[in-house]
Amino acid sequence: MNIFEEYLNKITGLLLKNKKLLKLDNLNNFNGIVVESPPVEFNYDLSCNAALVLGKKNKINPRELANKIKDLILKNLKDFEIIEIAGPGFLNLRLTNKSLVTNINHILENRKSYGKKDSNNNYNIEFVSANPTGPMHVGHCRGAIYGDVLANLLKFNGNKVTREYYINDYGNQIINFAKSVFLRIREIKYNEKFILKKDLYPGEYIIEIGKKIIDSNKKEKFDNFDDSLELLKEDSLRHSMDLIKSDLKQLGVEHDNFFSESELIKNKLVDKAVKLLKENNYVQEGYLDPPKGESDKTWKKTKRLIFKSTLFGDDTDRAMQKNDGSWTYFANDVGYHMDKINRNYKYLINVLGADHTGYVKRISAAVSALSENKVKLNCKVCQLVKLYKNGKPFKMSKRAGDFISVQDLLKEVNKDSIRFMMLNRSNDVELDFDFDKVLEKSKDNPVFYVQYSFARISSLLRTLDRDFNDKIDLDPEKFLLNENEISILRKVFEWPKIIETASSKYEPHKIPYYLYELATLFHSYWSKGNEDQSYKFIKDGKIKKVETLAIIILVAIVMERGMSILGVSLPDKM
RNA sequence: GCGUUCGUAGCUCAACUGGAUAGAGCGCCUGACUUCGGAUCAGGAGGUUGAGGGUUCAAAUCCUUCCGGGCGCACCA
Repeated sequence: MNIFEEYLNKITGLLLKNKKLLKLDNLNNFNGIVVESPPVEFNYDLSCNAALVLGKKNKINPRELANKIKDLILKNLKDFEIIEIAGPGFLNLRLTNKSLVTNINHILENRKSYGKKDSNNNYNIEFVSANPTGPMHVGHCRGAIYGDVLANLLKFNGNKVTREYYINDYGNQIINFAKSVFLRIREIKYNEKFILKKDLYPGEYIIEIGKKIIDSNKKEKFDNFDDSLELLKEDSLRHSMDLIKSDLKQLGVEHDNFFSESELIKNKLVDKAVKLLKENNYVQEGYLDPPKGESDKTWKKTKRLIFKSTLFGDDTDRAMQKNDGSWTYFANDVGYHMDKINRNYKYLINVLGADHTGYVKRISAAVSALSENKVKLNCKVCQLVKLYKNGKPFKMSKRAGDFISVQDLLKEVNKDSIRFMMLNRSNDVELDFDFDKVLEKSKDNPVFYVQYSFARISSLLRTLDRDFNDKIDLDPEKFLLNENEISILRKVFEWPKIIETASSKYEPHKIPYYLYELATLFHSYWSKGNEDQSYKFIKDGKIKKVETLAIIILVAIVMERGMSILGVSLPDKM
């Protein structure tokens, strides 16, 4: 239930029925007409811009039209008690007690699904996809949580969602990774000093992986890298994916499907994709221009297969083959995306880090080409996370190869705080992550502030010896809300709209912002009793007004839904 | 140079995707604890939305030209 949609439909229905009376000759559609919440200072439940939009289309003075619409609504719809015409021709509407009660009851009876925007599509969200050459670092963390919450959101609305991880377990980096492990094994087994060279991985975790491989391969001598390569690749990969999965799990993220790049090669998916593109003339042999900017002396003009991505809005065509004729990383990714398309997803979403911005156009182009524009790939780029401690940029030791890992982060900050803070910003803006702030138990720390409001509600219910699910009977005849309750209720009514935009625009950050605002309204109301006894909720151990209880339960309902979508806990005691 | 993204209060960011007097938090100033958990609340100061031009009933939002910051610009992954 979304009251804005509900009343928009009622109003537009009424307008359509009375189009002659209103002299609306030009009424093909209601595009641009919305019902939304007016600015709080107006003190109305809803506002509608119908007169502005239709006035323009039909060349009628909007305020005049607004007046007519107002009369029409008051006469025909029983939901509103007062309508005001404001500004250039906005209709501000106030709901009757009866319709308020109806709406409240509806939420109370459908608490698990309140805010749900019914939808039944099939989504694939690819996120994290960190290179399997080591544990996750903070950079991956934001995308991991963003993707996870997006998945939660879409699932909440009834969609099927596959959380997918693309394992880049193919190519030179894996050889280098295996080589690093090999050298560490030599170091452990034969005391050969590990010398860090270009392309090798320095991290401590390589030693750990080395030890594990030694343990599980007691007979293996590791004399020669090439002889051990297959074993090393396989085992190292498995161990580092275990590290990544464990990091993800601790962040509360779990993927449904891990798709391996080397499997893709084995199954000739790239060849199939290229064949398809060739048939449609999107791939052909040709030459690429030399790289722009700094001149590269090693560059050679070579004939190779090229994807004509400029046909789909890319800036330049893209190479599918390297000099030696093997596939480029991009070509593999094209094969991968063909597979996604063949798995019949209607929507593909890739969550990428800021360093992949330049990659968006070509892969989107590939999906358009492969699906003949039937499937759309939506790439969401998460900007950088900057860490702060004591107000200063925070970095670990500068020693080569050191980075701030998810483990480092989890050592200091709990999962709830990390998740909430990582989401408390639009994905296309850089995010400052402040260690001190996140550890605070105060209003400065939004997670805490929201959780605390719920704890207060729980405490209240304990005092009243009531359960969240106990039935509440509201009498429309005696129904009366004070100003705090009205503003809370109006906020609660906005919840479905938050879900709607957050999920349709892939903007989960709306949720923490909203929850914070809701918490503010609640704390404000709660504290009012300190200044004025008449605002206390309870007298002699009993709730004074059943309406108050209803409003508070509504807050709890929305908090529970919101935080469960965010994957953040909501303790009833703190 | 090209692409992309951002530029909003002293700082960090919102703004229902074109709506009404641009809102929060921090910081600053003033006030409220014999508490249904003050881990909180109330009030105040603070803005030419980077600059100019355009589109319209209406622009932070769309178009355009500049200015400034981030990211990217292999046959790497």
